[in-house]
Amino acid sequence: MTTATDAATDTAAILDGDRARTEILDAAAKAFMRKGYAAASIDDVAEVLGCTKGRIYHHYRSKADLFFDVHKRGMAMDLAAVRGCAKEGQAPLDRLFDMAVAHLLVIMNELAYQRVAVQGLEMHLAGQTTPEQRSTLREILALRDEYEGLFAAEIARAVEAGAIPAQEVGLVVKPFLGALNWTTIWYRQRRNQSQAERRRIAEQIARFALRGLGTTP
Amino acid sequence: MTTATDAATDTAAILDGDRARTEILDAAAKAFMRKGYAAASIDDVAEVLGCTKGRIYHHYRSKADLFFDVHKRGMAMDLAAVRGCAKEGQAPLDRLFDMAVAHLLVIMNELAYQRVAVQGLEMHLAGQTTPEQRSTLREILALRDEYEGLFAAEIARAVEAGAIPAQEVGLVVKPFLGALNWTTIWYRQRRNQSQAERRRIAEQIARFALRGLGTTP
DNA sequence: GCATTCAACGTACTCGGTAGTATGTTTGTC
DNA sequence: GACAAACATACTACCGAGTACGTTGAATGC
Repeated sequence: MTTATDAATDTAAILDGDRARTEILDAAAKAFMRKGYAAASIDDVAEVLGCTKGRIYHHYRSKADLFFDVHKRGMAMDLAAVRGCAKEGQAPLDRLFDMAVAHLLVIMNELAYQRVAVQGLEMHLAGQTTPEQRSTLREILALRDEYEGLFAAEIARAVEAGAIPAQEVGLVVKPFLGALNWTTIWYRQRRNQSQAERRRIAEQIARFALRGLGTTP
Repeated sequence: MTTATDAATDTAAILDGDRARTEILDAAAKAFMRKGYAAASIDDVAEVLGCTKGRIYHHYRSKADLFFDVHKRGMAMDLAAVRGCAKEGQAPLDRLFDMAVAHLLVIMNELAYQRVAVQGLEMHLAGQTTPEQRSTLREILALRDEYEGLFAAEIARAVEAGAIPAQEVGLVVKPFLGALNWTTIWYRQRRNQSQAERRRIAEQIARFALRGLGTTP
């Protein structure tokens, strides 16, 4: 099929291509975080990168596609972190705590992506003409529902285990995630803030959320 | 100074003016909620109103001023509701619960204004040229801090009263308000949803927030 | 070694949309 | 009947998304 050198150059090309796209995504996330998606221009993103629009439009067909990729990358970070922290034979409440802390650390460490991901999706559904873009939006919404489902399922297990009082899982998961996600609104990244300090903040917020469910510490 | 008729026409003019402005604000809140501030055009607002830009620019000098007024009106609703529900000789936790429920009911009943108020303020600080507008933004930020302070102060009183464990008030007030404000993100107004039903939802969320502080029900 | 080719950009442009304005037009009021 | 508030209409000026095309450097083939 392909020689060893072919494969090597191929993977190298792919990695380079991904790296180029990732750099663009990082810049886009920063620009979108500062001004918001609609107000930020492609030239703003290019200015963050220190280049011109040509580079961006060489890798992305439209501004909307760029936004979608930032959004999907942000959610992928969440899903990876929350799924990755699950351990075998863990009690539901312990697992919920770990999931919440993991989510909060991603928010604090990748604030730009997470802020963009929180920016309204539904509002963008209105002005989208291409069916392809509408399809992508539904896909992202599905990812979001799946993510919420991860927490909802764990809350349900905690109820079944009798660790917390019976309650409407579909309703309490909203303020639960709200307490976590609100961090994207007020939190400011500070240089020379250690990971330990961020973890301390994350654990306090996670404990608030766990107690909200009715845990008795 | 002025005759009685003068005063009467003056107040009538003011009331009419306020009513006209309020109608514009209502339409602007809806338009901004759907598309976001930057993406919504003045013509969109006019279309909601069933008129043309002329009417809007007759009452507001710029789009930014319109946004500011929507924002201020939204926060005024919050402040009025939260301050209005305070009763004499109430325990801190009871008062906190009532405040939370009042806030949530305002969110659900005036979703458009509250969604606009949650839309980022800081991002708009960037592109503002007029010093007057920057001044207005600082004013709104001060209002927001004052509002958060109302809840923070009550939480501090609850700590002093020994009703909840000692904790960093400045930190826990964030997830507390986050659990409440997140309602602006997920909640959808449904017709034929009674006030009683909304209150039931509000009380569940408020209870979540109260338990998050460490209350033992 | 040299021409070819193509990816990865930069440059210069078009064109539609939108904030804001300038100017009528109507309606009530004194 | 003058006058002004409360709009509508018609326009301008500009910004920004997207495009067409030029440029460069580096791999490729012979």
